[in-house]
Amino acid sequence: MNIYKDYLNFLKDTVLLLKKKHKYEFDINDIFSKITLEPPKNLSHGDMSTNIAMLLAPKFKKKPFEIAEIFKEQINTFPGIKSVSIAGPGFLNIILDHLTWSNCLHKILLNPDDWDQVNIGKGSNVNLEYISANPTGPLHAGHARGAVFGDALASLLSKVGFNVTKEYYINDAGSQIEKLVQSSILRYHECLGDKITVIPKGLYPGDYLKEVGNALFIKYNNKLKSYDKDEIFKIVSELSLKIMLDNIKIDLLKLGIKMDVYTSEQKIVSSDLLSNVISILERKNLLYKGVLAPPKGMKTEDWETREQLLFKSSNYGDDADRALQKSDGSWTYFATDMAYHLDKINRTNGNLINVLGADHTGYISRINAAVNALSDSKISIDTKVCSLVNLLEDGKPLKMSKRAGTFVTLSDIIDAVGKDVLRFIMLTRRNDQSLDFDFKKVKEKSKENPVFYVQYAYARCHSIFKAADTVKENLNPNNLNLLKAEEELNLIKFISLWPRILELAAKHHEPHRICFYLIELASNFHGLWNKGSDKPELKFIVEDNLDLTNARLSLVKAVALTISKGLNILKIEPIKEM
RNA sequence: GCGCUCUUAGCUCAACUGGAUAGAGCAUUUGACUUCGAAUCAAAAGGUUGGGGGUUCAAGUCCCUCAGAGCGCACCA
Repeated sequence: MNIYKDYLNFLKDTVLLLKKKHKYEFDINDIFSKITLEPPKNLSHGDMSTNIAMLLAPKFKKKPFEIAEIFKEQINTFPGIKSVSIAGPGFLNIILDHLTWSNCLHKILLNPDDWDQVNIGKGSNVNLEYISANPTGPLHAGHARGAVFGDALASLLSKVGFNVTKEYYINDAGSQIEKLVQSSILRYHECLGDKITVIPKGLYPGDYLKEVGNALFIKYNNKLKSYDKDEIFKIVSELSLKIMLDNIKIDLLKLGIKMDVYTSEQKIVSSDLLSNVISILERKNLLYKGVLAPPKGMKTEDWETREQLLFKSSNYGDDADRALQKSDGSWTYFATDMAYHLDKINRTNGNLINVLGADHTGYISRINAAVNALSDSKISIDTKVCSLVNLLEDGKPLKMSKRAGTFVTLSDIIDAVGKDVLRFIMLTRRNDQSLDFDFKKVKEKSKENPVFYVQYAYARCHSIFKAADTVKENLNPNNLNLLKAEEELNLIKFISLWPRILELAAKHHEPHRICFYLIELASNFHGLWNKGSDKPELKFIVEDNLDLTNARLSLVKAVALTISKGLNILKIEPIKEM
């Protein structure tokens, strides 16, 4: 149930009626897609505002103001209207009767689960790939943002009716795995008694590989040395990858994240997907052997011309064609990534979303080109880029260096601040803005810390219920029409926005909107709470007026309900007492 | 040199994806605890939305241009 939708439908009916009556010729669907009926930014303009008169002016060949007059008359016949006015260039501002709002609250509480059902997904499939950190070490702060963002988006899309597959791509092929193996073997030798003073350049220096060395030692003692080279590689790579990935999964679980599918790059490489990609591209005439031009501005002496198999990604908006084969004939990473995306297209039968770190922005256009080419542009891919996270301690940047051992892992952060706080803070910025994560502020119990602020509002709701125990009559929302103070109506109006927020956040793949909404809802509620100190008649509990108390408790209940719905999508536990 | 992403109040950020007088928090100034939890609230002040041009009923939002920041830039993954 969405009150804005209800009235929008009334408006649409009116447009149809007028069009028929005056025999106007225009594309009705075009108009329908552009009509807005929204709460105005400035609430003093009214409860709802529509641009209909401005839209129809060229179609009706009249001035916006004249059309507004016609609609004003019509809107006045809609149910629950208090007044309609015309403003500015032709906006129609609608004020609803307070009974409409209390009725709205009544419906929310009567059917809290139906209230925010916005089924824009209609069961269609979405594949959401996120994190996909290389399995060569523990997750760190930078991964946290993409992880939380992706997971919240997955949760949000499921909520609005998409069938979401949460996927992690394991980059377990290529040279970095060789580095991992060599680094692990080094740690194995360490267990055998070799002294390691310096980790050779290019290998992974982190202590976390000692675990792998140990595991090898326990399993093989000193016998591994006698195996032949290929065998050693196989044993060590399998074991180290397993341990790395298991640790990643443990960290994700700590963050409340459970992926649906882990896809291995090795499996993609050894499948026939790559040859499928080639034959699709061949059929579409998108392949050729050629030489890439050097990037403009690059010194020509550094440039080595070589003939390679290339994909005409520039046909699909990429700024250059891309190599699929290296000069020695082996496949490039991009080629296997195309195969992987073909795999996702085949499996999903729906749209794709990738969540990447900011350092991969240059990669987006070629992946878009790949997906378009492979799917005949039938599948859309949306790539969300998460910008950097600056770790701070009381405003000063936290120095991170793998060598100095001040490497902040995801697990460290969760231990320091808790998963709920981390999840919320990571969503208090748009994904494409860089984000400051200040350990001091985040642990603070004040308005500086938005998680606390929202949780405090929720706790206050419950403290009212507790205080009202003596009057509580099982919250029978019968006399909600007693809610007519401006402050109370404003709160109901703000709560009614929730389904809209959900829909907008889902449509634009922007889960941060939920955080901002919750913070504002908390603010509205704290405000009303404190009004009770100035005007005692506005207190939630009115000793000698059971009906009014009940009505107000219903309002508080709706606040708590909405906060918990929002936190729920972010997978954060609301706290009743703090 | 080229490309991508950005630039909004002193600071950190919003702005319903083109809508009306651009909104919050922090910091500053001033007020509110005998009270349903003051871990909160209210008020004041703070702006040529980096500069300039364009598109239209309407631009922080779209286009062009200049300046600045971050990231990336042929076989790495």
